[in-house]
Amino acid sequence: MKDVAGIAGVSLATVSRVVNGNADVTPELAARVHEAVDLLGFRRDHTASSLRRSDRVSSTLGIVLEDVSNPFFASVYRGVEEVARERGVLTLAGSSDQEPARERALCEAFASRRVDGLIVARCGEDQSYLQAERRAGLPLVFVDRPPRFIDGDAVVSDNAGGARIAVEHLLARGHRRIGFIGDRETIHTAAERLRGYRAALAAAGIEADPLLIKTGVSTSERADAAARALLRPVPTALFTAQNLITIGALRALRELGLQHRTALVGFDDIMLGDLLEPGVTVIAQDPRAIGRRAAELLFSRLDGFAGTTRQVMIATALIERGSGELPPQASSS
Amino acid sequence: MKDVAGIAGVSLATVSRVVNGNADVTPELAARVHEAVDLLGFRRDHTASSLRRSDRVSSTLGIVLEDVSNPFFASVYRGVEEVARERGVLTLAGSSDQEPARERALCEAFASRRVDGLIVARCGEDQSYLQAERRAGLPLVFVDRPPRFIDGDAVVSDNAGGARIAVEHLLARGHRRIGFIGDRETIHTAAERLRGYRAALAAAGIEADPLLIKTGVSTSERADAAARALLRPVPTALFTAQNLITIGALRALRELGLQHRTALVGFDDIMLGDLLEPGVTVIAQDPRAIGRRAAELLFSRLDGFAGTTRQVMIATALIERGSGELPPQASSS
DNA sequence: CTGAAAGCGCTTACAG
DNA sequence: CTGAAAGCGCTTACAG
Repeated sequence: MKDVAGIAGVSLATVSRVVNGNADVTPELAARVHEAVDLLGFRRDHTASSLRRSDRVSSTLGIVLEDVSNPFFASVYRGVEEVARERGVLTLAGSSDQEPARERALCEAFASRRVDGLIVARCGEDQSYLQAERRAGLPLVFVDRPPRFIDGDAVVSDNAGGARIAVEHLLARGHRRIGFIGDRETIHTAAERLRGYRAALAAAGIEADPLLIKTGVSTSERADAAARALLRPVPTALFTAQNLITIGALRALRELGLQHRTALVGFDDIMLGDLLEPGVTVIAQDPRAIGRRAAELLFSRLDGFAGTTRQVMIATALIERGSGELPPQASSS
Repeated sequence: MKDVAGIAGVSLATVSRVVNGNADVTPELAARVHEAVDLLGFRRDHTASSLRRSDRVSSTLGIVLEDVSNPFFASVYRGVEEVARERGVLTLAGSSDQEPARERALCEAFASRRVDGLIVARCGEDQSYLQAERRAGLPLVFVDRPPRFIDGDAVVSDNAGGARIAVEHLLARGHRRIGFIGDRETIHTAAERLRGYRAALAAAGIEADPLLIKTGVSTSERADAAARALLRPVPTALFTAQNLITIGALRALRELGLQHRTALVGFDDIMLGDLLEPGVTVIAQDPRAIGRRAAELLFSRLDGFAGTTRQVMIATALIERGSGELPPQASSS
């Protein structure tokens, strides 16, 4: 910028003014500046600019997800990006890989880069490490799971409600032995879905059989193994509480030749779920909507909203495709 | 930081030294500083720091993808993140949505935030707008498609080779009428795959039938319609040149009841492709490897490598699952 | 309308 | 080992 001023023969202040298009500058001077800018290929340093600017906004958001390549989180990210884009805001994203230490490291790295706000899908059990930033006015929005030991807006799916609907759906078709496969109970969404499962059974007067409940499963490979193990006592139906788990279970059912015998309802929609035989019945979340709402909550804070913390719940939807409508069958083992 | 210095009763310089852990500071002073840091919840402003630092690195990478929620690009992103993470580097990402103007806007926004390097999956026909940054020393790595009108490292899949293998695979099973569905030919990968298709036919002495070639298809919905139209002259096999296109074609085949009659080989692997009936034969790319290699090329430049531009080609692999092994069937219409 | 000067939060020679 | 001072690239009152 100094060089631009030199070539254009004007002061630094004038260059700043025309580059930012604010104050009035004589057309003639402005033209000289533009020429110099083009000549040098000058691009204003956004970081230096926001350092000095009175509003101090970086026009950057930080997002911590479990894994940017998981279709669910990739869609959440997409939703955030869409609304951030409209405001000319860029997004820094990172994957925690379910490691609390990484979640924290990412949040701190984002904070030290002075992002305007943070959207986080937590995995750790304690987000109080964000207390100082929060007090300093950094807007915090949690997605997928509400925060712990800190206050913050949150956008979550109706996990318990959706799970309950899934299980009621199976109960309505006569199933009584319904298996559950989910992630670690320390993960909020996993715990909520298990809660919904138990609630549906309880409401139907059925005691949950511990042998039919398998938790701590987070990859599709482990879900495959878990499903095989679970299928020994031959439940007539399976409720799989997450996309990767559903995929693993589908694989297991197929390898055991049970896909047309054992009913299945999965939480999270999966790509191609409609083309399998039978089609995969799911409780679909709306990850893009989650991302969009989260970004909207964040921007409302940036726009000055100072009310108390809001918790938005995004509805889930049952999509019947066949696997969840299979009737209970007598055990074959 | 000024406040920290005040509370600790030391100079700004000393605070800077202990916060960065560089120079030697008396343990006693260091302790006082740490205390003050904890007390105030101080976190060094990374942007101000890198503004003044001699090396000027921001420890940030910019990545422009076609769509962060497309599984292919999400995996590329993941690969980049993995190697960036090892170096403590954060990633800014954005979706161009196949709009050249957005591609450019994202690159420029990243550049003005002084990222240490740029990884871009271009969609536009001209990246010369990056010339000034390149001259200024900004490392540029292109993924998925090589750059146009500018020099830069590139990491791409063997698109033509993979497509050729796909079509040869079908030819070997006796297919002579093989349909092609792909994206706009202005998209490099789409053009390359069409080239591989033509090359395989030519090598087999078969003239390409324009009626069997459908380009300009970019969503699975449009691919569904394209596949239906294409299936009128009843090709015995289909080569679908991209993941979303494969999905649309699978849907069309199924709705027409042709999934066991018309062979199909898709470019890009798709989730659950192994669980469909028949399983979906694909030419699989390795998007994570693309992302990793791209980041490695970028960091090698940051580490001082100054050689000429490198072009890395990532191999593709044919995965036989059934759909590509169906023999040609007589027309039923 | 334009420029000289102060300063954003930090780092880094330079003295001491 | 520690501090005073200059300065990174920019913006913004303040004069003129």
